Amino acid sequence: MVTTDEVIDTRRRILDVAARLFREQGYAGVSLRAIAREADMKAGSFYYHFASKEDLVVDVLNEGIRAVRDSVERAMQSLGPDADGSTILRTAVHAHLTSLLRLSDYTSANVRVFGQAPEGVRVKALATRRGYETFWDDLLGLAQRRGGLRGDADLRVARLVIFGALNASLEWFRPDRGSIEQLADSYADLLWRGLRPEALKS
Amino acid sequence: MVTTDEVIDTRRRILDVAARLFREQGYAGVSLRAIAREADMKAGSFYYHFASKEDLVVDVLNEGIRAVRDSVERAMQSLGPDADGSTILRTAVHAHLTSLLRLSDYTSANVRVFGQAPEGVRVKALATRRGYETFWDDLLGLAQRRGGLRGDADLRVARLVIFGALNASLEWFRPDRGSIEQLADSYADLLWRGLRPEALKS
DNA sequence: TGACCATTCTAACTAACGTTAGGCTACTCT
DNA sequence: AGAGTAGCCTAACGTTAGTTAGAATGGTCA
Repeated sequence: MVTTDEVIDTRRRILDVAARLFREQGYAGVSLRAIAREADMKAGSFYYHFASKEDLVVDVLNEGIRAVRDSVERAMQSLGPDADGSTILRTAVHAHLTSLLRLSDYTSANVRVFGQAPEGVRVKALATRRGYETFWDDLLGLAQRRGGLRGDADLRVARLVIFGALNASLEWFRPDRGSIEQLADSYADLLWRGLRPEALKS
Repeated sequence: MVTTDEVIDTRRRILDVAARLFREQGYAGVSLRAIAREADMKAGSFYYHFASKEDLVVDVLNEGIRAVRDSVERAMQSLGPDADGSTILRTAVHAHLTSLLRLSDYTSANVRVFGQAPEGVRVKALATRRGYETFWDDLLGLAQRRGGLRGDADLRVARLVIFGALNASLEWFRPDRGSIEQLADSYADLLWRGLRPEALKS
């Protein structure tokens, strides 16, 4: 057989399986033997591809952020530079939710597992997370400077609220009980208009 | 000595210790021996007070919701019936955050541990959670019917966004780097006014 | 004082975990 | 054809987990 990417395929298979299991059962809930079983190998063979369980989960977490960031970046690029604030917000929210809830087990594994993982893992997966946060801060900052977002809005607070709200949807969203598009629209609409009645300005 | 509440005190001590440790280290990160050590007893003695670790964590989780609900209910009652929407929102947000971030290890343990706990635990702690969600739905619904909140706002979405945003603060908030009051004000303000520029109405 | 009972401790069990050493297999390349 | 090695497997190690049985402790009350 071809030897070139045989190993890489196996490694990818392990990562895919691990992402799915971590997403479903959390960090401590997934044993190495379970990962090996789902990847059609024995537990010992795992160590030919990864140095430890912690190394594996670090890779899963970082790939999760890479995927969601890629998703949002592409969506932004498809917008053109003159999109208004509402469109930017809705599109970014939609892209993030799509990666989290439909496309990537890696992204959902990150959201679910990051807070459960041992400190050493979190340290090695923090920079990527921070980078994604900065990416959103830049995104919102640019839109605000162009007048697309309320000028006196605290964008750090906005990002924290947005991240908290979007990522929490992982815990309750079921694809058969609502579409991601509708969810994204609802979330973006609330974040856009707020809860204040439109008639008055108090 | 008095025998009447000696046992109850010990039981409470175990619960307090467990709530703190769960809050700090998550479900799987806390061993029964660690709980026993912090509660000044040996691991075996624990089983005189609880049937299992799962039973213990169920009690911790439910107490966490009881505490935060009590906090928000009291704050609401202190408002008087003619408070406007902005005040209601800010007060409820502040009360929730206070219980989560300052007053109760039980509440923070619930937020942190619920998603990590085994299914059996989650089932037994779900009703209390649902009850608290309904309490917020009623709270927001009443305010909306009185004209205090935007009439066409989807309140289920609002509650999901609020819960997601508030509870996520547990992961990053540090008391020495900002006050809960300021945080609550910022969150409530964003949720109230949204990100749309105030000049236009698009 | 002595019986009783509530509470705690000691010591162990079983199961599961991450990890490792060393052997087997089958393909590659000379 | 034979040497070398990449990839996987077998079998085990040491640790830790939740849990349990039974002994010890110490206060209460007849």
